[in-house]
Amino acid sequence: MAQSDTVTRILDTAEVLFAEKGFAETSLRNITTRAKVNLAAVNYHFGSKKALIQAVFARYLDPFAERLNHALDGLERHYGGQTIPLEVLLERLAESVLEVPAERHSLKIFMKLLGLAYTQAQGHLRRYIQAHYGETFHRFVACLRLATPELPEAERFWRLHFMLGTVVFTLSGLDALRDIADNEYHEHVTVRDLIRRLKPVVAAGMLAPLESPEPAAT
Amino acid sequence: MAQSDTVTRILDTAEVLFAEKGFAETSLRNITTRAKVNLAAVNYHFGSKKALIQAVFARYLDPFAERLNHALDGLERHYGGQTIPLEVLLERLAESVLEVPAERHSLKIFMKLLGLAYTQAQGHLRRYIQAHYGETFHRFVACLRLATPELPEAERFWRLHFMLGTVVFTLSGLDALRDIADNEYHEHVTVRDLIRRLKPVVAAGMLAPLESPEPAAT
Amino acid sequence: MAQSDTVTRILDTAEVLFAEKGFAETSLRNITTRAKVNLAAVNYHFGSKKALIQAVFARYLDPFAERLNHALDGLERHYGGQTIPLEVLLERLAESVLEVPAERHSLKIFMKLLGLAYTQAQGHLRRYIQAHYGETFHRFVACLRLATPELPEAERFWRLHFMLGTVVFTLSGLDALRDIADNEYHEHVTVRDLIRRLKPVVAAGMLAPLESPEPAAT
Amino acid sequence: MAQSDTVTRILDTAEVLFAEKGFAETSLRNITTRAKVNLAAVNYHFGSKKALIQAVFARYLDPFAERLNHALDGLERHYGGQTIPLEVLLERLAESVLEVPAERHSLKIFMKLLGLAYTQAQGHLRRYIQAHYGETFHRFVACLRLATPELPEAERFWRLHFMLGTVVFTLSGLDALRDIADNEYHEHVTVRDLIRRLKPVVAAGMLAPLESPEPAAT
DNA sequence: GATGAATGAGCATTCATTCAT
DNA sequence: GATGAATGAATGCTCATTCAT
Repeated sequence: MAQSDTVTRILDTAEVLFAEKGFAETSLRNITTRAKVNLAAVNYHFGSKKALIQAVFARYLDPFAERLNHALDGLERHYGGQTIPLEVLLERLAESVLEVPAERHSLKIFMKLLGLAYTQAQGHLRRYIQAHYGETFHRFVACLRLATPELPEAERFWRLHFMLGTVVFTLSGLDALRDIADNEYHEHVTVRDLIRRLKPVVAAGMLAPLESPEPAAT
Repeated sequence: MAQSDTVTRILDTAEVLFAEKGFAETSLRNITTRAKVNLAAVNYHFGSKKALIQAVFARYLDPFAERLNHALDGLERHYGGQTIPLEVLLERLAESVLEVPAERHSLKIFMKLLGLAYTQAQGHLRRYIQAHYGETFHRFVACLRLATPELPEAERFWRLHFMLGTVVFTLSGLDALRDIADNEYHEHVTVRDLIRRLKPVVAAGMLAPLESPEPAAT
Repeated sequence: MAQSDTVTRILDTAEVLFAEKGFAETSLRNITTRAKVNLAAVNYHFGSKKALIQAVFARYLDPFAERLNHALDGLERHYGGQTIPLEVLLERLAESVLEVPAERHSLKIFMKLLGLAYTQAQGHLRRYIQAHYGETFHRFVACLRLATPELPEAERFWRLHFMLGTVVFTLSGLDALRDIADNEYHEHVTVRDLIRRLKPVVAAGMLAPLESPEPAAT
Repeated sequence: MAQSDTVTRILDTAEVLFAEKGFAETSLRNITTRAKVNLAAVNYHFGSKKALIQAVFARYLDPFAERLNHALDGLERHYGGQTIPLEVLLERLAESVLEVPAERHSLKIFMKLLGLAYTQAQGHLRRYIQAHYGETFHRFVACLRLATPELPEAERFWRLHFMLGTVVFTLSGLDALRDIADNEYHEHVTVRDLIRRLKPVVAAGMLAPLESPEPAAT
């Protein structure tokens, strides 16, 4: 329990600081000082800063991938090989995202980390994520393909990433936006509110009519 | 001319390196070595690294804001106070974005910088952008308000940022995605292709039906 | 037996790594990792890194000193107080050196360690060796004195160390030299070959005419 | 002069500490503290610890190689293509060694550094020395070949390194030996004394009779 | 107007050692 | 008898910045 405590304290502190400032701007000294842990403890328990970053992600992505897989199992059982409707698929994805931090961690941090994974991943992290969670991702894409049969293959690819952008970008930059919304509209939103707001937008984006081939003129 | 050359070389090099690696990961030594310029030149000409970052942004955002203002001038003249249709508004926005780098710089870099502004902005940059380009942004939002009268104020705010996320996220992470698209669909897309693809998705997202107030259940 | 096994594994690994990389460049982590032994085991069994270094030397030097003493016993019995010829003395010395690793360890490592003792000994090791093997060394020097009566006392001292240099330096740097010899002369030498080659050179060096007192001019 | 001063102070301090303790045991902090110079100055002026080590060697070996080349030029002119006698060759070599530190630095340190080059060279230094001084070395070996025509090629190679061992080993470990000699024989030797003593031993070693092919038995 | 030299603070990492269990 | 966890000190190195010239 003593060992686990140090490891946990490092991970808890690291995820907060990474989410706040990014990887490069967060030094191991930052982490260990705030975690009240010896500086060398990170290297002792994780081996390197890179490995610590991966461990921080794993603590979120492992349960998330497991939940998503489990959800897809349930859906496939329920729909018996038949196409799962897009709304249901997105609904279950959102649920899986929401469930993970519900247990122990912060959804906001989870989202910030996802944002970092896209914008600051220095290769090692991209490879790690691809290697560990690529299979689950592809399984989800396969379901999505059935749910959007009218989309050309390439178009679906792009729209999926458009929508990923929508979600990750919004949720990872949440704090600043929430402040503005608080001030200007006196409306305090929670992450769950936002996810509810995101759903119709994401669905509409996925199912938008195909663009006309010629670029529009003035 | 010699001084101006040094300043230009620094800016040209800095924007490339910032776009490639982010702010923290790009050292002044990186920049000055590659620009074949004295290490002290950045501090001499710009004062600090922060000021250099702002200068890099200004070189893109100044002409962009000017063009967007000019485009809105033209639209307002043309529509004589009447509502500018959403598609036209988005079309002109896209045109303004595309025109800026057409002159001299790279669109890809412009997009990466925009992405960085959102994900790595350390306060000083956020403040700088808000102070210098906030007015133009609010002018655009005002037009958008007219074009989407059915949206509640807060919902418009959120959807605007959803769509900003879609665009910035996609275009700033373009390289990696393009590689995958190249490999999997043998389809080489240009930034202009992507913008064509983005248009209907963004429009559909903005105009998606409002979500039902109660959260969906399993 | 389990403990003894750990001790032996540490010593076996340490001597190889010390010989390869020197003392400072070989960390206890290096040793314990390669020996598949707990990191704390060195400090547990030996007390400190210094004590480990001494133990590594003792495992070679104890049997060597014993053999040399035994050889000198035999020679003194045989020559009955009469002078032992230089060649015989050197021959027996070489034999004693060769016999030690014949039992269990590597001659190459023995030589490398001797080289390290001279070039990297940090005081503690020099003192250890002097304290434990000084007597044997002086006994050998006494025999040498009888065998080279024509040499002034100081000259003998220096020539002995000249010759020690010849042997230790050559044998401890053997690998690099052997590689060159392999490449340039297609002649693969063994340590025993080298010792055969060294003998006449060492004898000639010891018995070289005294230098003329004035330095040679151009 | 101010810059040159820092560089010189670093080199002066580094060579002393390297000679005293070796490369690994001498930290950049050791050097910069004693040189009263900023810690970062080493990396600023030399780039890395490895480059500093090479610079320390270059400051001795550059003038040495130049002098040796010059000496060989003179000998070749004087002997007009005829064989240079071994004694003359060794004499000139010794002179070249002695002249270098006579100017500015310490012969003792030069010798210690040579010893380190053999026993602690970590690859980068070996390569550096080979690349920069290999030609001069081979020129000397060519002269030596003419001076010892009766030696088989391989035997000359080995004897050259035997004698190198004799000299480098003795002179680089000089301090400890000199202390003993002082105590036991009340004879205080200088490096020049030792070189005079070394000459006949080295010559005798090079010209020793070839060993009998069969190994001697007990 | 521009630069080479220098600097203090900070970086990730590795070290031998200790200690509770 | 042995070990996993932990630690304080030190390592080489990079950083943005300053300053005399």
